[in-house]
Amino acid sequence: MAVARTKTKARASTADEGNRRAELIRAAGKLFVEKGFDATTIRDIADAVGMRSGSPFYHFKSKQDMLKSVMIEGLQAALTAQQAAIAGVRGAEARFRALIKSHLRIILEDHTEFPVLLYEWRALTDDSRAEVIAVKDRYEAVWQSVLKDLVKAGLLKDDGRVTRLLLFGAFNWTVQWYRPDGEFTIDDIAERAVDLYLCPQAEGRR
Amino acid sequence: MAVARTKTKARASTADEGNRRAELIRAAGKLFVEKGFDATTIRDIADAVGMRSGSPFYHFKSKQDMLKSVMIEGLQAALTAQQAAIAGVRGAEARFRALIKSHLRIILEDHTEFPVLLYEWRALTDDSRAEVIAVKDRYEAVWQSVLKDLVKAGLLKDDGRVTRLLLFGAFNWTVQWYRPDGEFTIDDIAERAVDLYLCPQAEGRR
DNA sequence: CCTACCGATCGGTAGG
DNA sequence: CCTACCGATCGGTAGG
Repeated sequence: MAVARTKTKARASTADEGNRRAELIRAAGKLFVEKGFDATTIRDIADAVGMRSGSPFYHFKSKQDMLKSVMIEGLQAALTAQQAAIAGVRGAEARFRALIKSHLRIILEDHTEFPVLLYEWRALTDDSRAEVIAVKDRYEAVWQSVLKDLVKAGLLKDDGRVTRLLLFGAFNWTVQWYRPDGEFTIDDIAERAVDLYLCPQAEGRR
Repeated sequence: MAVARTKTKARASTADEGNRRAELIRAAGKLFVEKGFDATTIRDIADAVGMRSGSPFYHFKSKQDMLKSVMIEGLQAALTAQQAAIAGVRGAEARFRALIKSHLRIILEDHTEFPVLLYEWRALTDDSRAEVIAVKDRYEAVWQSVLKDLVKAGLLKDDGRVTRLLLFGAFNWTVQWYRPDGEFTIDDIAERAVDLYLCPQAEGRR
């Protein structure tokens, strides 16, 4: 009674169902980023898309299932953006810069579901985690090849696992401090990072 | 009935109360790190120190109050370790290395409350946050002075806010991937980091 | 610090 | 996708 709803003829086509599912993922992603997975209730998510509290379970079998879907959605968007960002870009340093900007935009600007991956890794059950890792590996493989090229070009000393994780860490941590209305743009940060990490005489040392 | 308790004479001295409080902080910190703040219940914490579920509220006025206390405790331990780590160490690079190792140990090894600060920043209310920031600033000030010296020595290009945050990010993110039984020691990571960040001919560029 | 408890809320389900 | 609801659990409190 208290809720106004459009009472159109129920034509539950597959396309409609897909749309509602996508809406739920988007709403859940936004809430997971803002409040965290545990602090977000199914009721919050249902409210955000104008459903009743029991209805999301028609689309997802559990809250955990929503989390997994949100993360995979975010990763797929990131993969698409990543491909677009480096398409046609030549040279290790240029590709590095392009990857950084794309990554930061995905994390900080695009209101995608990607940050959920960074925040809520712990909330994933082992089963869900395995599924997510499969997609994540594809995203990281592109970085690895660029880092390898940087070493070959003498701009980076090392592209081993630790170095890679330190690099990702610096970028991923930006979620914690970046503010859209702050004094630095995403491009500022990217340039600072390129400057911080690339060292022209890398081979000359030690 | 189901719980065995020592029924000694109740001598609630201030020292005892302080001990119980400290025990609660330690137990809460451990649980917050393992399961997250939201997923940890007062009952979990009470269980861990052998109390009943209502009793922690004798020592803390709310769960939020516990969170704040845990973070401040962690920061104070970090400050002490930091002072010890750089005491008597001369030279910008050596001090940098010492700070990194101390920081990583505090985060990864010492089972302190510090990581709660990294994980649960969002869970802090604004009031609590202000109190925590005051202590955090003291910890970061030491880093700032060392970074400034590195720039002066020509080993780092820049020590501005963004560079600083990228640096911290890389270290703080290690909580997400470091495993004590993994292939890298904390010292390995520290050495990789020094290598990654310091660039001898810093002034020669641009 | 325990006992006993409250009001609120949560994830999820049955049945339509 | 809604209605109506359940069992469980949670943070917190009164009174001792």
